[in-house]
Amino acid sequence: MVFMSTAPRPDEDFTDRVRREWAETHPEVDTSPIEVMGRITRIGSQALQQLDRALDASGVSRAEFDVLCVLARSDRPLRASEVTAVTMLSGASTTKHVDRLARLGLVERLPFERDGRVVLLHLTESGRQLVDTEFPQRVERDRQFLAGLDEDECAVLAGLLRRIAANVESGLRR
Amino acid sequence: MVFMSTAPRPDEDFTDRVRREWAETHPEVDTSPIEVMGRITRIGSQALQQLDRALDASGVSRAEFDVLCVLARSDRPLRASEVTAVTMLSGASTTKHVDRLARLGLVERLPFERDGRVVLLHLTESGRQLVDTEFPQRVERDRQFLAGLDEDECAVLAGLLRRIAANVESGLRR
DNA sequence: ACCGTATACTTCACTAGTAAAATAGTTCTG
DNA sequence: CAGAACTATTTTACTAGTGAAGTATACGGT
Repeated sequence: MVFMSTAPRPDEDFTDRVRREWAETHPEVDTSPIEVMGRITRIGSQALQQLDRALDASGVSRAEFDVLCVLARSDRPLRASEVTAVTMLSGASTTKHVDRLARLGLVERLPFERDGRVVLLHLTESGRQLVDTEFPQRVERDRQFLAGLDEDECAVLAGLLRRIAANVESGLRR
Repeated sequence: MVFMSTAPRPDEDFTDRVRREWAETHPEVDTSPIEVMGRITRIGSQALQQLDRALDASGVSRAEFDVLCVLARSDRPLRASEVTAVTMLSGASTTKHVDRLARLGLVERLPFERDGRVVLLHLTESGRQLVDTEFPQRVERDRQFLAGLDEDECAVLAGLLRRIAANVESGLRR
């Protein structure tokens, strides 16, 4: 049995509902930022969750796929720390992901002759093949999420998001 | 030593760089959806990470705080399953979070007399107080992320995001 | 009333990610 | 050129989240 919390409100989306509930119980708080930020975090989480499901046929996790993608779009082998800087995960995670990807034969660790502490990572041929087949599909799924938005609308959206991204990235320092 | 992967490109943001690298190595893939979806997932992850840090003084994790918020904006006690439906986490997680929140005296479990399987959850007075002080601060941080965008721009943005959210939510079914 | 099926929550065993310690290599300074 | 200070990666010990099994309760058909 599905328990209905309220009467059906057909045109209300998840974020509208959250804001309405806050308005009803906490009318003194101006929750307007949720209109944008709530939708961004909701869309982000759902999109990543769907990507997880799409990837599980490929045999690598989303985090591992991200590592492969970073390497695939680089024109040279990268240091482990360069991969870490891009993925938003810890260095310890990078080590684990590379362990597994190396066991699968998708990446290789190379020594860096100028500095013995450094590990250089590069894709093997089958790593490259995996990205070449999975990445275009990933972009296609992203394109589906934008269905119904024309090019101009996407450009406006990207421009506004770029400004928010700049605010958010600057908040990371310190 | 910080290793510079490329010459500095001052006006390029994270997403621009990703797209440029794909364009250089995989020119046959049209990566335009990344312009929007890449920024959404990046902003989402960073905003959540910053929220985590802001919350650690409060003694509850972000996931636990989400549970408190769901209860705080409801006008009645909720079933565990209703909380689960909103948080995007598993039922097992809800049990764990409620265990800890109950140990902290922030929520209480009540029996539901019409159905013995159900657990009703409601905030204690100190749970309510925690939300009343933390939630407005959370909204303020979200507002900072929107700094520099005027009301019209936010409205346009929210409208476009609403359409993407609808696409993404419909992809969840099945 | 009884039994099979369904449901709501919890427990268990496992995986992913992390911070901090450990390891190994480099650089700086006298 | 020793050794102190620093840096890059790995290991370790831990926490958060999960799917699946377990438990208790409800319901539907006979």
